[in-house]
Amino acid sequence: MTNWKMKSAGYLTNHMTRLFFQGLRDEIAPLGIAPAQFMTLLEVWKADDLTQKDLVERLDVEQATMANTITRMERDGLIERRPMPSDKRAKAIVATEKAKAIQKDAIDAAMRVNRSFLEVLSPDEQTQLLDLMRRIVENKTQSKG
Amino acid sequence: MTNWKMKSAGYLTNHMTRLFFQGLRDEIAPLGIAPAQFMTLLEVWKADDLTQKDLVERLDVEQATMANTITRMERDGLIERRPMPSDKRAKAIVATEKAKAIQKDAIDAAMRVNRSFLEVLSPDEQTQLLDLMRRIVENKTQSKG
DNA sequence: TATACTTGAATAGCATGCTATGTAGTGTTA
DNA sequence: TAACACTACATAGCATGCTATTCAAGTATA
Repeated sequence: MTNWKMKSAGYLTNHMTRLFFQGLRDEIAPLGIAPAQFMTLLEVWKADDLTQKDLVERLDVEQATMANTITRMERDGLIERRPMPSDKRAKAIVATEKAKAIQKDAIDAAMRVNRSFLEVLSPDEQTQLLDLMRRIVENKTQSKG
Repeated sequence: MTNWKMKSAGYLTNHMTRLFFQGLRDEIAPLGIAPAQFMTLLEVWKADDLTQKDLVERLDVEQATMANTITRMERDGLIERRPMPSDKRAKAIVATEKAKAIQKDAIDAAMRVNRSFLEVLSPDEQTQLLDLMRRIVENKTQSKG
């Protein structure tokens, strides 16, 4: 691999993400879910009373992106949209039994993929990488608003 | 921001990529190009006799992905597909004058975005981050084939 | 209270990415 | 050389992401 690609944080993080998502996709496809659905489920599994707005904040994606992801998940029987008595505009996103049933397998799969990505680095380096990425994300997220 | 997100290489690299692409998109939109088109142009600017297959190898995306990106770039007048006398299946991807005209501005914009991402880290940390990401990408790329 | 502003979601339209297939043009080999 | 295999692209179909717009429901204010 050449020159600029290896000196560009943008290229590298993009490439890493694509490789990671391919790995994750392969691992969780048998469970009937896709990567973004898994990320969303990680929040939905934790709390059954989140609105779309809550999920948007927690995963830092645009509202329209989340709306579409949720629509696909509802279509696939992973979540339900329940009316919120307190605010008729909002809907509670609730995990179905089907979604709950795959929780352990899905999380195990994701941890496998994560480990297989980091295994080329020493434990100290793994910590270092996560720390550096975290600082960039936090810096950029707050400057974004 | 909470728990698992900050411990997951997958989540962090994905989040970083989205933030990076948003920044890049904002910077180069005025030039009339999108992020993936810019990445492709970086190769096309360097050599005028690349085929789609060459680009697929250099950017490590799927052939179908590149085919679509090239189609949009042709539509937007950034590149041309010229028949290859040596192999009638292949086509040479050639930068148009329009694409050449924006080269400097586009590269400057990308460097600005890269710098603004890394600026929260010390010079040593920047080098460290690129090195760690590079090792993961190389490890995964070769294990992929 | 009626009007105006704000807010939670949905939708339209587009760029990127992937997998799976189809289709020529090239090569190889019986 | 005819049949088979391989290769370079194109296409179809779908998941994710983004921006922009619209709509209905809540909030605030004249």
